[in-house]
Amino acid sequence: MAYSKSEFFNREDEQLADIAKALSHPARIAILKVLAARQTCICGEIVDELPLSQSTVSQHLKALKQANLIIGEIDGPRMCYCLNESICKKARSMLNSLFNKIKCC
Amino acid sequence: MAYSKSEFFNREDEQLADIAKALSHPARIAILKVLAARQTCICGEIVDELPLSQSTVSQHLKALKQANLIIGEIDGPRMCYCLNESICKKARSMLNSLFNKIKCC
DNA sequence: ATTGTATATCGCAAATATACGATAATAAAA
DNA sequence: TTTTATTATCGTATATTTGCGATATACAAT
Repeated sequence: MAYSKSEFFNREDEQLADIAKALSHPARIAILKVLAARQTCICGEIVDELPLSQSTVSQHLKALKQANLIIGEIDGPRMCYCLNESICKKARSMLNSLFNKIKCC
Repeated sequence: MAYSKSEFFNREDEQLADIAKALSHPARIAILKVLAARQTCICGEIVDELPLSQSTVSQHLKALKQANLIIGEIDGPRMCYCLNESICKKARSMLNSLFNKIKCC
């Protein structure tokens, strides 16, 4: 890539791209669905649901955390993850706003 | 990555991830917006709108084409790109369906 | 204090993505 | 037919992503 992409595109496009990037791996989609399906905020059961190692799942969780789509809280020796509803809503509305612009051709 | 991700996740998650991946770069978001903003389906003017070289823009167009989000038609010596409305709609509804599932915590 | 459980991080390898210039390919125009 | 314009592709360099095992860390339980 040679140099950073930033500075070249506007903030909105960058933000949207970041959200999309967080959603750009099936494992992360699956994680979000697991979190949504279980009423309680699940931690390591996610690992059991996915065909990936614990360390790899942890990485995907980190990516989702960095995108703010999920929140992790310490619960004794384990971690309790849950969806970040407000950011998810924002993500949804940003994506919808993009698709609203897409009508031409 | 060592080996292909496929076979491990369900089709829906893979499809969603592919759509998200197509949207995961600000240049590609910008391209979609340019196509949406101009009534006519523009070709190389896209290059002028972006802070990237012609070859790089061409690569991003290819990525959007492979995700089926845009369509390219030959128009004499130039290419006429336009949004693929139906696939965009499908993408939108798939993303909305994901976000509909996201309400818990 | 030691052990066990759960999770994050490190270190590595391989694959993919991003970017560019140079070149090829295509078609119109001269 | 040669030239010009437009776009795609190739080759290359670098960065990032993905994956895993191994290890570190944190806490609970014994």
